[in-house]
Amino acid sequence: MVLRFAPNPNGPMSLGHSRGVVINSEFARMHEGEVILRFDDTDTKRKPPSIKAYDTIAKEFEWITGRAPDRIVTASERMPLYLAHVIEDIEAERAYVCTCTAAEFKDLRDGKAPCPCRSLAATEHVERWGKMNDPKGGWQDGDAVVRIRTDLNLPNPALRDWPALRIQTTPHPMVGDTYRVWPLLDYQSAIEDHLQGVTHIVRGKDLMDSTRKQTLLYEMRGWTYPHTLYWGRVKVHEFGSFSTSAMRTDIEAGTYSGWDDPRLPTIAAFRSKGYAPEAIRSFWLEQGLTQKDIAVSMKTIESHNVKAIESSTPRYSFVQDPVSRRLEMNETWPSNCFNIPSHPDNASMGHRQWPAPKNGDLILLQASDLSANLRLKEFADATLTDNSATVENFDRSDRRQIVHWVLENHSKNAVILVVVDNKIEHRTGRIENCDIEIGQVVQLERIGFATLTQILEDGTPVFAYLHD
RNA sequence: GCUCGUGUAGUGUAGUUCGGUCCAUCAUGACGGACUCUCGAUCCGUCGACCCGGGUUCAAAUCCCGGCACGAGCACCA
Repeated sequence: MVLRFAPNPNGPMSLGHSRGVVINSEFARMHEGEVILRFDDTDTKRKPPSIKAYDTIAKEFEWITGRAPDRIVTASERMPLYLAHVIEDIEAERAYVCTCTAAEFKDLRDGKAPCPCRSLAATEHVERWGKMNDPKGGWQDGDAVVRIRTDLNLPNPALRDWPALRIQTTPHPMVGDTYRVWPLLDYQSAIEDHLQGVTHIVRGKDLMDSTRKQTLLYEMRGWTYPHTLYWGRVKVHEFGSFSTSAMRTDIEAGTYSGWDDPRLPTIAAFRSKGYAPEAIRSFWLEQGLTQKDIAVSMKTIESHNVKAIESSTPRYSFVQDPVSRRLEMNETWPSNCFNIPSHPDNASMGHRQWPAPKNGDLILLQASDLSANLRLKEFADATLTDNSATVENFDRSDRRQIVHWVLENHSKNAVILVVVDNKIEHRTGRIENCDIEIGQVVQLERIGFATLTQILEDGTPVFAYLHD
């Protein structure tokens, strides 16, 4: 069993791409087959490949699946093979060179009528093929195209004499102007799938007609087309377009800070916010292979992520909009140190160690939590006044609300970036002293999961809010 | 318009091939409760669906016919 995932390397992956990665790689894994990562980089003009994207996509593939693809194929490196097949197809009269304009051809095609080029001799088309490839031949972009000869009475007009290659004089970032005529997806993919021995294709249903076009070519060549399955369109309520080129435009305009801007539906953004690859995988596997068009909520993806990260994420106390109170203690804490578990249910994660709170210490509480009677989490029941917090007893004596808090002398300023209505809000507060590495996911008690994304010059940690 | 495809609870999903074991699965969500030194996690409960109309049949989510709705393709993009 051989499958492939074939993105256009015109930018890094979006959440949409990850469906193809997950479905194809899991299919291969379940059947002990292979999965190919193939770069379909044959459009130099409308979707110019980004040199960085080849490497980025390969790394993202590995991050999502947890392993490298079995093979990596790049279309632009395989051009000689495709071009060799074209000449065969022209000589065998499976293909011909058409010089009609797109509009002229469409009119003829819609009327099931052949275009004037179609009836020319194969030798004439071979000559035309040479002219297409010749920079001095006089033909420019759009002047000629290679078409696959089909039955013009096919009910689906999209399939009739479909275009297979066109002239593109825009240089390719990987191979420059080595080639003048480039295959379109339907041709390149058809030939490459056969060369790679692909047995199963799983892709979006927008490519259904592509399957039908390619099948026509396979039939003429006596090849067997891979088994093909489709998935439907996906929308995530919280996101707009998944279009790579649209995101690129917005990033270049400064609307977003980069491909990993937390507001974008890119894998880079999901990864930097703290999503686990297991969550991306289980989310897509849950969607399965239905052709239905679906609209899902981020809540669904978040619930997968909670399951993936909850048990291994350490807890910390972060007080937003802090107000201070002076501790008044009649009794001293019975130990020299003050330990709080890093995880409520997982003792093996150890504990955070704070200095033992003592009479006169300043503590910080979240303004919105203030109330006459509170339970300071893990510490004591307390009675609050405008400037003090009097400890009543260390053991929990009633059901008053439990709040998180920090010691003023064992905490530092911190910032959480939260996306609200597609804007990034900076929420400031104090986090308990801790030693967290950039990229680490934590759970801020009573707030939610967040990932440390940077540390400012003055030492202030900056977190990206993940979800609750 | 032409071609192709899809319609199961708020959102996803199983079941549709080979009609009965489906008064329809699971997850998520909402609501209520238990437990917990987090508004997290865990546990319990409740809510809620077979697009519509005919037909075949003892029996239809499942088969047939006809509608309707939604989506995709009809690019010298992928």
